[in-house]
Amino acid sequence: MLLKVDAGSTTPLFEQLAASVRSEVGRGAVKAGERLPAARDVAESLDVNLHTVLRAYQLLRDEGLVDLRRGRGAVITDRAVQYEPLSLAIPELVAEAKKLGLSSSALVALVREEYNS
Amino acid sequence: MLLKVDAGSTTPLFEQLAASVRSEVGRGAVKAGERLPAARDVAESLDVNLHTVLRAYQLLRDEGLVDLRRGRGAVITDRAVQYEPLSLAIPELVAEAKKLGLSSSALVALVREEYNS
DNA sequence: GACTTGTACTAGTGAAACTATAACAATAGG
DNA sequence: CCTATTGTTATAGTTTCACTAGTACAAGTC
Repeated sequence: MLLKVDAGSTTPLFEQLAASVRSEVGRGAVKAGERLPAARDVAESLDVNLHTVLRAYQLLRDEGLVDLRRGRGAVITDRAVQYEPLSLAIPELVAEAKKLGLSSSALVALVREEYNS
Repeated sequence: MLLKVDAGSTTPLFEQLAASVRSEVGRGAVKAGERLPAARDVAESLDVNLHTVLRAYQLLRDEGLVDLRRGRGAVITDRAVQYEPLSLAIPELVAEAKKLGLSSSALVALVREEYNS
């Protein structure tokens, strides 16, 4: 379970953390029923605030990807399997976008625009 | 040329504007050589500041999607054609993601994560 | 019962987006 | 040439939000 963060990036830390978890789930590196590391541990090892990590966890909970319970931590839900089909389509799209010279933010904006239309 | 903005959204207005333009280009609604509406006009009709619109235009210029010249405005470059292949792949991906119940931000985060990995 | 872990609250800091004005410079078009 | 158009630049103020910090609390685990 490798959670990482780029302090230089413009995208918020809590979103980076959430994205990192989703990515691990999408890769199949973490499966339903497994636990994420405790928020306090992540906070310490990445040198970010506890609240920042919890915010990421809560975001994932709102998406239904994890269950949060005190004393037990963040547990991946069954819904994790849903991410697998995308782990094929997304790399293809990204590869094509890169070939065309599109920046990350441009591609992301196109996707978001399509989603909201 | 329909530019729109959602004041309630968390994504910056200038990015929404840029995304809106990219989307129009991707759809083929605007072609190379055509002009975008003047920044002042967009600012007034959408009730946002001139600088906010210009920031969006400058972002698109940095991506190579438009040329900016005083007195003439923002003109779509030849590069616009590059966006067309994506206008096929993106709707597919978004449709699949919606079917799986993924939120916009979750999908976007997965794409961004893949891009940076 | 002790420990772990998420929840909640309050408060402060810094960065970034957005707005508001105004003056300026290149281009287009009559 | 002259004028209107349109992007460029500068300055400054406001607001929002991410992030940090510290503390206390509650529901689980073992």
